[in-house]
Amino acid sequence: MLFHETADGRAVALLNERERGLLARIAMRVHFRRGATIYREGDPADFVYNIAAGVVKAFRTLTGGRRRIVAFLFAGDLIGLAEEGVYVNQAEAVTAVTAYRISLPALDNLVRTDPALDYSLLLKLTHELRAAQCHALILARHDAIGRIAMFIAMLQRLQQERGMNGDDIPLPMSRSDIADYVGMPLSTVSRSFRSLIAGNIVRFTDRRRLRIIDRARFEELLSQPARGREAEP
Amino acid sequence: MLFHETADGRAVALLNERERGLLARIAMRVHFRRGATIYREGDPADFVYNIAAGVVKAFRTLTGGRRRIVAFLFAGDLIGLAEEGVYVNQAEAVTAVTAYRISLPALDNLVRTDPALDYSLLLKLTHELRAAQCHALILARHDAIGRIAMFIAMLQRLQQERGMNGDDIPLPMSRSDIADYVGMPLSTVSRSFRSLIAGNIVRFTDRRRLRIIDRARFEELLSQPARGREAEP
DNA sequence: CGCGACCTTGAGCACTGTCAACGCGGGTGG
DNA sequence: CCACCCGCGTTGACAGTGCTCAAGGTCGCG
Repeated sequence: MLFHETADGRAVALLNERERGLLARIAMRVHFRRGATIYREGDPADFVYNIAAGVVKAFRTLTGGRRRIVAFLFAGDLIGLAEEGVYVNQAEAVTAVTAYRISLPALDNLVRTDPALDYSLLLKLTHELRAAQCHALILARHDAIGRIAMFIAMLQRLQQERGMNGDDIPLPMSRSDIADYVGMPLSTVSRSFRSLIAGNIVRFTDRRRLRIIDRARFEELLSQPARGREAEP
Repeated sequence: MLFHETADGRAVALLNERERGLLARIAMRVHFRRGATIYREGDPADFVYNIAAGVVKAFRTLTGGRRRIVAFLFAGDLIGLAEEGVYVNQAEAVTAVTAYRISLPALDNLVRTDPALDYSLLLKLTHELRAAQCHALILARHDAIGRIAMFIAMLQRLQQERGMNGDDIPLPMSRSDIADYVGMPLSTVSRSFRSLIAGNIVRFTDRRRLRIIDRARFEELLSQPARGREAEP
């Protein structure tokens, strides 16, 4: 069963009583309000955070003030894991967030002695890795609507991995955040959404909540390699 | 020291004698010629491969026959790790490759009982994760030369992480592979290289071996957010 | 020597990035 | 409770880069 992701992927949930107890002893419940910074690029990476509720964005600010969002993280995810002693990017709460803050040296000790704990970290990392590769696939698209469609599909997948099934897909992050994630200007994101709506492919039930109307054409957008023709030699 | 990458990042090299012995018992030396397929998307993920020499590409073929290369892997890297019971992409030898094939169930057993082994896998995964995020940063660039510059910089970084220092940067993969990695058509990759050469920024010493001439302007390309202006408010 | 894969080069057009102005909504203070 | 204000989001116009298509070149290999 190693290297498999379980149905609901919460790391701590995988642990038994004893291990959860150990973790709880070194973990501390912390709270961040919307927009709060959890850690900054360059800070010493002293803590790992296990998100209990809310959404976090991890991003890098590059020369020129432009931001690239590297990942969105949700309940059950760990942030601060793959750092090299110093945080390589900044983490900020997209919504209100509650999390468990875990001292890295303490976790280190635990992990050295406890294979099961280590194992659950492995699962988490493979999960993050797949997410990053998915992100890369999104960015590789050349058409704006295609990127947005893949982004929506990704959110939906995350949604149902979490069990929170339902036709409505929540978009907790701002359009501007979406723009920084899919690598397009805000205006293009806006236009793409409008285009999807105009084509009766999706509909907004709320400003931050959308539903896919025409599943068939939506899937078509996902699989189209680029601004496509489907002709033959 | 947990969550740190050591100077040379070879997983097996991190293990002690006993552990290396254990691994050797379940590993089998295998060889692939240039262009050979190591595994296919959809195959049951029975093995992990530890690359001893050569270069491998991991890619996904999407509808329309287009290919997206997800990662290039080099000596010391592990492939087949982050799969979900079934390989999620295809692996193919870019050069001649020798590798150690490790049965996944056997590795599973070892890992469950041996924290140190598990730990080295953690290191490997964080390494892969950072590589994926770097890939995403490349793809997020909108200018062709910028992507190529970042790609070259990445290869150089890998080069010196491996100790193989020297001004010459080898490009083991075909232009077409580069194109599939950086998400541009082959023609644009070609033009970008030409542009770098015309600007006296890089020079090819060999068809597959290049050198950075003008380091200053090269760095400039790396940091330019996009087709840039550097103006003020 | 000739074929095929890999690479280069050319021309035109469309998509999307840049710039910029406007609308909307929610929060705050009077 | 209302009015203001500011951030977020939408929309428009325009210009440019890189994508599509397509043909020519070069290298290596049989």
